[in-house]
Amino acid sequence: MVSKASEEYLKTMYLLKKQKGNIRVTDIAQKMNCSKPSVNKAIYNLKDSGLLNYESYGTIELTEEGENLSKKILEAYDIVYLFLKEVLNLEEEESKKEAEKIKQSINDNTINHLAKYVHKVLDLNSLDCDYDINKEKCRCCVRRTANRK
Amino acid sequence: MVSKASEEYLKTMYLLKKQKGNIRVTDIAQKMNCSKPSVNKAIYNLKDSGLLNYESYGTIELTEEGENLSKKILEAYDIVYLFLKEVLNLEEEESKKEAEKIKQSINDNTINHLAKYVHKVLDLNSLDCDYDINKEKCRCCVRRTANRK
DNA sequence: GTAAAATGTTAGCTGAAGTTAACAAAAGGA
DNA sequence: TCCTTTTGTTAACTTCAGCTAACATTTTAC
Repeated sequence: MVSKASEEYLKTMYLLKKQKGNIRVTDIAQKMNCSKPSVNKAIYNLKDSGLLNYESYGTIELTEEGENLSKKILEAYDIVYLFLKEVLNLEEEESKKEAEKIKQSINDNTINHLAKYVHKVLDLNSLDCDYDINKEKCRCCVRRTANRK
Repeated sequence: MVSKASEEYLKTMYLLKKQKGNIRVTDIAQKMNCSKPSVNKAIYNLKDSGLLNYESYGTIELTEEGENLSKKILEAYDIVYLFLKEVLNLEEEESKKEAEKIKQSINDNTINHLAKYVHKVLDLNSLDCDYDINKEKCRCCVRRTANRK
């Protein structure tokens, strides 16, 4: 089991891979507003958990398990973000910051309930949306989150 | 500024005072599932922050500031709990556990938005409910939370 | 009133997550 | 090539929040 702090690093790495094609210590540190030694430590934690492959001075590559967890973390974030922004009508920036924090303290079951609720309220899908954070994304989620920056 | 961990201790103390009339180290430890030395440390943290008065082996008494903060923390908890239980339809026990965690990662503005939303959805009050976590409770909140166990 | 039980405190340790300072390795430019 | 810059690593320290073991104090029961 990996800590919430580690999950944040993992999520950042996944996004960097998507956005820049590679994952660098410096970029992670800059995105996460932390020091490079902190990133280094996090890398070895994640490596120990089998979520990425790494050798000193080498390239960071997420394992399949690491990718899957990343996606799950991002989906949780997206759901909370959607709720804050579209349902509670918080500002975009505040929604992002709060979603980050809230997502870290919420379990899968709660996320699933929230997801279904958000879907229902925003009329993204029918009442019996099959959203489950551990399974494939349902179509409306894919649509919603596909254009994340 | 007091940490989220300290806020939990404070909340527990406030409830113990209400429920048992006094606040004992052992009771706090038992309620919070932690050791007595941890409680002891927390007490001195809260004392340093001016939220309670205490001398070794004496009685724990919240200051006015401590009481006010406790109330605010409890209101935040109640709102999140209500949302999880009544809006998302989580089980009571799970709602409690999750509310505990979520409340700790959410700021005042988000709580206010959530409170207004919960009020609206549950039809507790009109759309223009004046809920503000920093001000006096509005009547529907008082009603809702008065019978907390 | 004193012995036993309950309660509270202290000291010293652990682990997580961060930091800075100094160093090592890799990459780029002339 | 080799020198400089950028990037990554290591060591050693900090803070927070917890823990156990041992001890001190207070309360209770007889």
